[in-house]
Amino acid sequence: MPELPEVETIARKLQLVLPGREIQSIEQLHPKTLHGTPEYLLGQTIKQVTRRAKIIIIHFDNNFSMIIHLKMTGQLIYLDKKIRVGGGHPTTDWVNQLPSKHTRTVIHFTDDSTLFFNDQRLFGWLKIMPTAELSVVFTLLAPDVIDEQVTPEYLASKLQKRSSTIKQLIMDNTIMAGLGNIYACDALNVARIHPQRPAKTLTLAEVTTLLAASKVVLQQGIELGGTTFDGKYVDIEGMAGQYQSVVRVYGREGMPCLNCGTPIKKIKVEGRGTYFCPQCQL
DNA sequence: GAGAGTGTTGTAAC
DNA sequence: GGTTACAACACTCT
Repeated sequence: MPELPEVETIARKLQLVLPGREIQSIEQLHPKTLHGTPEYLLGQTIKQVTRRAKIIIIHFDNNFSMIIHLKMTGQLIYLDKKIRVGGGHPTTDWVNQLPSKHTRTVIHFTDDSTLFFNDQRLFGWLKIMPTAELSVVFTLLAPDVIDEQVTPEYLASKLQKRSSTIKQLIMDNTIMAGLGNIYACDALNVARIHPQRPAKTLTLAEVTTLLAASKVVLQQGIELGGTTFDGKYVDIEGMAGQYQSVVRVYGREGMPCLNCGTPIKKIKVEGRGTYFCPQCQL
């Protein structure tokens, strides 16, 4: 479920609490989730936590790193009974009852704090690898949507000969990284572009508007701490995001378009549920 | 109870 | 190379 804003929110909060902590042990509760050799990280101290695309990177002192992808249902919950990150927010009860049946990996730190990786559907993963090899992973990924490198001209050049739908291509990691289904739907609504337009039919002006809209919705998503439907996405304290309170179209079938009041329609685009306004998205 | 739906992405076939 | 369908999996909703 998490898209760029959700992953960014998690990475920022981890960066507040993890640097300086030393790994005591790593518990594997499911064989599918953890890749690489956990022993390389035992006794090692966390230097920094960053994000690239929808991947979280935990950098260690010994030039190893752990990279984490949450895929659809992954969660990272940090539990330190002595410290609260969020400035007074109460931790939800279930957080205090971890591990749950969906906890796949548990990282114990020497100060008795704990990082839980929960993942209902088992698509997500953690990988331990030499920091020097990170670039190999990331060279295959296009720059983030909110990166300055992604300009209207860059995006237009990637789209100009493509017959696929514009919605599919703005979610394509090899073109630009960060938009998933929710923010892609919203960006298209803000830009007033129909999700099923063949990409090559967009004018440079439309690409410019769409890219600006994409950056705006992702930025707003980050400011609001991500999007939470059904309590599935939560931050490292188990707290929900707030973007859903301002969402333009995603999940709003039958409700009025915020631009023109027309009821939002739901269709399928390349197999994904897609919401748009039939009146103002052409 | 069967079947479709879910916020991701990699792969394989055409 | 681009496009498309489907697979990985567990759970909820119709």
